[in-house]
Amino acid sequence: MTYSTSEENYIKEIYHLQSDTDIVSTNALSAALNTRPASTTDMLKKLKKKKLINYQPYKGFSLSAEGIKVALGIVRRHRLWEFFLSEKLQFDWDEVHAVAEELEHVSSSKLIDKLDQFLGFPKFDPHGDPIPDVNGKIEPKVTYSLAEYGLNKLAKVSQVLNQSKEMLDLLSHNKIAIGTKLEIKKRFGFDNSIEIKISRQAAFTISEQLAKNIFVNNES
Amino acid sequence: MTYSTSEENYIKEIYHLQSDTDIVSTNALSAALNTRPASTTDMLKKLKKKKLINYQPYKGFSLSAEGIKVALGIVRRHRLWEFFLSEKLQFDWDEVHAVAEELEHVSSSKLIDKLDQFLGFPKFDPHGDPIPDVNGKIEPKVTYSLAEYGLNKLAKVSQVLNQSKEMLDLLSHNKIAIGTKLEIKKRFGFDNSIEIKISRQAAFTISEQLAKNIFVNNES
DNA sequence: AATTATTTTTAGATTTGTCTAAATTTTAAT
DNA sequence: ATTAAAATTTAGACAAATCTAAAAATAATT
Repeated sequence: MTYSTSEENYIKEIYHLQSDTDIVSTNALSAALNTRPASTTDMLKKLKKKKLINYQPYKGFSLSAEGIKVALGIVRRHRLWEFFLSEKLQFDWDEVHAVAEELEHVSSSKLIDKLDQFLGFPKFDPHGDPIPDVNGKIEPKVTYSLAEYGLNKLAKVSQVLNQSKEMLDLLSHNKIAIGTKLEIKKRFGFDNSIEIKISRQAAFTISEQLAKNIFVNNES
Repeated sequence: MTYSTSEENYIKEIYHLQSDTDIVSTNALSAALNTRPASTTDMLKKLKKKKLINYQPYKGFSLSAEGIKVALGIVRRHRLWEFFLSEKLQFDWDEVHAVAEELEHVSSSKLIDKLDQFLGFPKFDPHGDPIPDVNGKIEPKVTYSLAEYGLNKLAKVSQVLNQSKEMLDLLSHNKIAIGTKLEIKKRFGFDNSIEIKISRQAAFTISEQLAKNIFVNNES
């Protein structure tokens, strides 16, 4: 079975929305897709007829088992392309999404599986989100604060909690940003400060307070 | 300016057809695209309004200067993707076309220019067709028969003239096919037979008669 | 509980790209 | 130079995906 670009966009967005709220509403979906609710209703009817969603008029909807399978395929394509754009074509991590949005609708499964292999079967995309494998299986994304992360394991910064000016100033001074890959080399018991190392740069130390506000994923 | 997938397909096909016949006919175009002549007429009107073609009803049409520019962009995308699929993802050369047909419509020019760079600015695609550069400039594809090709220059088989059973038998015995890359190591004056070498295999000799029927491109 | 507000759906229209069938123009053949 | 054949265009219809405006259903408020 193959779906139109529009259908795929709706399916993917339902998938994302229902990770927050189990049942999705027409308005939420149309807001996310920047279409009018009436258009969304039309598409819902179509997706219901194709058995991709469970939908009772006025009552909300969610993906069926089949719908989830389809959604995982789309998410897989999207995130593999994001990884490709970032790793191979040196796109900045905030530019990859828009382009992947287009590439994800190219439907050859041979293309995607060969791309996956070419990229070395990555488990996470540049945003730290998990990439479903060929069977739709997802490695759960685990986020830790740097304060609790293990030594000598590659980590990628995924989130920064405190967004104050002072905090951002400190981060940029240390050249730490979303997407930065680093390792913790040592943890000092005296004040729980940690020594971190970014790629080939010299290691340096940050305070426990800062570490607690930096969140990282275990990088593939 | 950006064009729909349909518009792009028509533009690209006109570009290909007008390399044979200076002026293209409605029927030829609809045959090439597998659409009905009436649909083609509709699209011709649209392309004319956008000043991409010169078109007089009943009289045929051809791309305008602007139309050629657009077509070269599409051809560039198509062939770069073909190169990528073949070189990086190990697609067989006869599989790349269909997938590239989809990828070519992804419109980010940043994507294409970065892909070009990633691939090392290739000049020819896996079929031996030239890839327009970022300004639309094309390295003319030069085809020679093996009988007249220089020594120790990488050549790629692009065409085989005589398609008789005996000929094909001989070719397959020597493991020569469209796309095979080879070099001429020596030319024997006595009978004009030539010694050729395919990648890391042992060199072997073929007759002048066979060489005359094998056409090759100078490989990038 | 009745009324108001919000959400969702229906009805009807629009755009893009296609189609079939009929009309028109051009080309070829007697 | 007519007439027959072929190519092309026009006219009208249809499916997909969207929209606006109005109606219906649900939720919230007094």
